[in-house]
Parts: sequence; structure tokens; C-alpha cells
Amino acid sequence: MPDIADKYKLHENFYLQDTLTVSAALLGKILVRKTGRHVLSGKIVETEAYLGDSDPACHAYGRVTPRNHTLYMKGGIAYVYFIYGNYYCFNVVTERKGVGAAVLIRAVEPFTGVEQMKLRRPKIRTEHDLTNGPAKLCLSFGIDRKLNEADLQSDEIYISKGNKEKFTIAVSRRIGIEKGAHFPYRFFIKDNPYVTRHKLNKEIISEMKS
DNA sequence: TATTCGATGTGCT
DNA sequence: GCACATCGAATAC
Repeated sequence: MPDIADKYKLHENFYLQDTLTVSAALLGKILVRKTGRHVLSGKIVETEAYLGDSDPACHAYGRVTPRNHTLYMKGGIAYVYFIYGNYYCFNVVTERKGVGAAVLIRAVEPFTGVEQMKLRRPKIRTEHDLTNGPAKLCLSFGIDRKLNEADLQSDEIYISKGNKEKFTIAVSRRIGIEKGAHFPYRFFIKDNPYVTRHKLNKEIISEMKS
């Protein structure tokens, strides 16, 4: 069943651009997840770029393995990995086949399907806790390893254009890593309440307008 | 409010 | 064996 939002899906060429460009450009776009009759969606408010086999923080650093081979596929698919024995993180693969780069979606602002998200996360305290973190949003959106390598032109998960609002993009170091930690590869919408709460929010390296 | 710490399973060395 | 792109409960203040 076609959905009105389908015609606003980001074109596959969007994902073939430079990874830092994609990482910043994804802010304000809408992540859409369809499960059964439900449509869950949210505005992307925080991302991190992982630049491929030359970036020591990227899973593609080093050899090709069963886990990271997804990263080397053509941009425009999902890379979902399991972490810390409990959680999943959702990435968008970028650039040409063989580059090994991706953008981690770290936080979204819920748009539709909030009640369904709450059913999946009955213990949250505030609405922010639904999606202000990479593993939290995967829980709320029902994203797990079954979506690894999913085509972002598919209906089960995709990203569409947002509205034309203007906002300030802030840039900081990446969160939760040790190798390659000093690179300014984290992008977030300044002052958006759904951004991950972190001390790096006060250590903004640069800003730009969307 | 800020910081610490345990849970947990998988992939790679 | 150990590191790990996290979370949330417990603790300290």
C-alpha cells in the first residue's frame, strides 16, 4: 500500500555523497519504520560519521570480517550491529561500494507512532528517553539485526525529506569511543531536547546553518 | 544533578 | 580472553 510519504523518500544517490556531508544533511530528515499497520517516524536530530577503513573508530578499520562487510556495500542500506550484549545501533551506509563508511543515527525526535513506541518501552520516565540515544531509538522503533543490510528504498525502513525549517547544526567530537575520539564528526541540532544529554554538548567545535 | 558501575553476548585476536 | 559507536540503576553529593 503506497503511503503519501513514499514520494518524499530520499533518492539512493543521496547516500553516495561524502559521509560528512550525509551526516550533516540527515539532520531534520524523517526516519520512517513500518511494522504491520503501524507507522513509526521521527526527525533525525543527532548523527555521527564513521569514515571507512582509514578511520580508527570505524568498524571497517582493519580487515573485512563477517560483521563489517555490510559497511563495504553500496551506500543506501542499513548497517545494524549488536553491542554490549544488549543493544542495537542503526547506521546508514554511505558512499561507493568498497569504501566502508556509514552514519550512526544517535537520536531522533518522535513524530508519529509515539504510543506504539511507548508500548515497546513501558519503563521510560520522560518522552525524551524514548529516542535520545542510538540504542534507545532502536528499541522504540523495533530495529534489530533483521534489518541489517535492509535497502533504504524499501517500505519497512527508509528516510524521507523533512520540512524546510532552519536550524543551527552544532559539531562536536564523537561519543562513546576511544580510538579516533578527537575528530569532529558528531552533528546535532543545537538546543533540540531530544539530543543525547552529554557534556560534549557544551564543547561545540563549530556551528553552521542548515 | 553528576558520576560510577554492572549487565550482557558477540566478534575478533 | 577481552573490547565494545550503551543503558539504566545505584550511589555520592
